[in-house]
Amino acid sequence: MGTIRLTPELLHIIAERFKAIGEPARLQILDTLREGERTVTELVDETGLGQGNVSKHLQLLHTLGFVTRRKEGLHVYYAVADRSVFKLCDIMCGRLEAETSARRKVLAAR
Amino acid sequence: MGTIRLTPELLHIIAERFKAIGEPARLQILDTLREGERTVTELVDETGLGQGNVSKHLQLLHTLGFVTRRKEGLHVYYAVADRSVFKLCDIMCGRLEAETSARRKVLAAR
DNA sequence: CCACTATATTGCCATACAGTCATTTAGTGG
DNA sequence: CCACTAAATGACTGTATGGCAATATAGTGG
Repeated sequence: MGTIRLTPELLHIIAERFKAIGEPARLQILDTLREGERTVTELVDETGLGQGNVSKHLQLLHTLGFVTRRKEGLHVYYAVADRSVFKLCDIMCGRLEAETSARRKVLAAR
Repeated sequence: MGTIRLTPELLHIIAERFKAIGEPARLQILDTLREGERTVTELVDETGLGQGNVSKHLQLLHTLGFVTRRKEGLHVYYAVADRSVFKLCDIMCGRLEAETSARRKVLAAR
């Protein structure tokens, strides 16, 4: 028969995660971490975002399990917890391409 | 060498999409559409959301290319534009499972 | 203990937006 | 033309939250 619906609870949890990465600043942070772990200061420098701002975003990303945290002296190193985030981005990009080519097709058909 | 960074523009576009599905109501609508196309009224009934509310969410989902729209008399039928949305959910769920089992491991290790 | 650097936290403001209600628009039948 | 139903739109409100500036906390070296 039909596919199973998501429970309201799971629905909220999933939405929360998507919302977390549905934010340019956080996505930018994750994208920067794509190349390897970074300290907060490095992230501030590379993203151009404010320090407190980066710190807050990192807290959220860490709480939701998107990044890992490693303390070493004065520095705190953050890294992407699991590459599946990028898989998500790739699929979303694939969607974009599909959209774009569909739009091209529509335009061409005139 | 390192991976290519996303352009700020693409970053915003992708974030916008994730944000769109990072909303319980919209995710619920998409989940309902998983079983096939639905009219607005049907979606209202099956989700329990308000009519105007559903309509507005559908506008957004349609603008971003997540759903298609088909007009037939008084009714407007909406459907999922491409199943990749569910793929995204599956991956996100996979992440959740990984998280949960990791947490279990931590708890067990005490 | 003090000065310094890195990170986290807090308070504040402005904005975005989900939800609700009311209204409008569109299509249908009598 | 009118009554009815479906869907879209607009006004309004409350809440959530991103960004910023200031401050607090923590770790290090002198």
